Amino acid sequence: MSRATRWCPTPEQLIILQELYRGGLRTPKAPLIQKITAHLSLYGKIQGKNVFYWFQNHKARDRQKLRKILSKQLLFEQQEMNYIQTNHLVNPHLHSNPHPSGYHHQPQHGSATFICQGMTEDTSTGGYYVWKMGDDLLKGYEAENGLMTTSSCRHDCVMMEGPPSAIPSSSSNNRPLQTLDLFPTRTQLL
Amino acid sequence: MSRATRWCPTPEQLIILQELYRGGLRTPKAPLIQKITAHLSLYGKIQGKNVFYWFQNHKARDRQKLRKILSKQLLFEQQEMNYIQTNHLVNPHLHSNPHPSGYHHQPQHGSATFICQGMTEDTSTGGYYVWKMGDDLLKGYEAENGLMTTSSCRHDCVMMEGPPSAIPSSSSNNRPLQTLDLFPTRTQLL
DNA sequence: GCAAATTAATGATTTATTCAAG
DNA sequence: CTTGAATAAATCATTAATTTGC
Repeated sequence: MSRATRWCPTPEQLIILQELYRGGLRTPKAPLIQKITAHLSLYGKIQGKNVFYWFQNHKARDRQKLRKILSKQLLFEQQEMNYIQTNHLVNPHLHSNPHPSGYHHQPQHGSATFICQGMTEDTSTGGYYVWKMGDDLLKGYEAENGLMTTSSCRHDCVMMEGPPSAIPSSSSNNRPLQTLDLFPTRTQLL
Repeated sequence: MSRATRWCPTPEQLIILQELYRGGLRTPKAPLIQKITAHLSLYGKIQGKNVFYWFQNHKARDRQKLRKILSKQLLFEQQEMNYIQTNHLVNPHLHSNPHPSGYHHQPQHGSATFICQGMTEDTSTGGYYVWKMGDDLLKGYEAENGLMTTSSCRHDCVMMEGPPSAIPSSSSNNRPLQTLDLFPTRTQLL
């Protein structure tokens, strides 16, 4: 795949780009790119796409660098996350990822009812509703497709309050456990 | 004696939450929240509701942020550009230290078609763009005033603009050198 | 010293995610 | 649920640094 010789920034161009980057510019849009390009062309041959790619790459590699630093710092946490992933979050039957290049998705099926400080979420519909303590049932509304049945009121999973390490077993929950596919193990910054 | 102090995530907790979010988690269900909470409690006091609310807020603010950026970015960049043109792109120091080897100057002229993350840039024809998808080469023509109808193509991002008219390029570089004091230090929240 | 060989940086492309409009 | 638009992540490919054997 022979590409034409790639752009090699002159020191002047590089310094200007770095200044702009340091100044906070990260993702210039086309009009700005064109203007920058026009100015940089005073110092050497350059195209808009060079500017575009430069910012993309510089930003990405900045993140990458910081990510590497942080993941060293947070190695323990990373291992902990692996533990979570391996032993708690990942449904065994999802362990083989059929997608070739690491594609992962989050299955949204299954349902659970979550009560949190009066807020209840019914995940079978994707909606949620507010549940007032003391009242049987107050108000319901939904985010998606209007299938909420507020009458059912199955608050079978209650948490909160007290030391979080004391995890009430949700095995009594008759719904399938919500799981995630493989978590990416990278650290996210910003 | 008053309200309990609100949860303040430790850095470790925050990183892990961000990682999970980055990994695709948006609206964890009760069992998952329990497990996350249990593990995060290794790093500091935390309750399930904190996790629940964190995801709710983070998701909402992500959307909000994106909306704001999209609606303001154009204006923002125009301001940046004024600053760039005024203070930064002409740098006497750089001229006093020319690059030794033979970079040659190729000024840009005419209207420009810029395609980012797709393929190519055509700055000469002024009415034509081309991008590649897979092995096919697709072509199109720009609309009247420099806006084109991107007809298809899954992920290509096509942008363009009219002639880069308002560039006071001025090969006379007599401006005083400025640093980036006035440049906005944060232009993007991404 | 000096190239060939090897490795590190980085420009250029492709693929995957995300949000939200239709 | 599908799709467009934008962008981030991953990857490919080439140039620059550097190492290495002479």
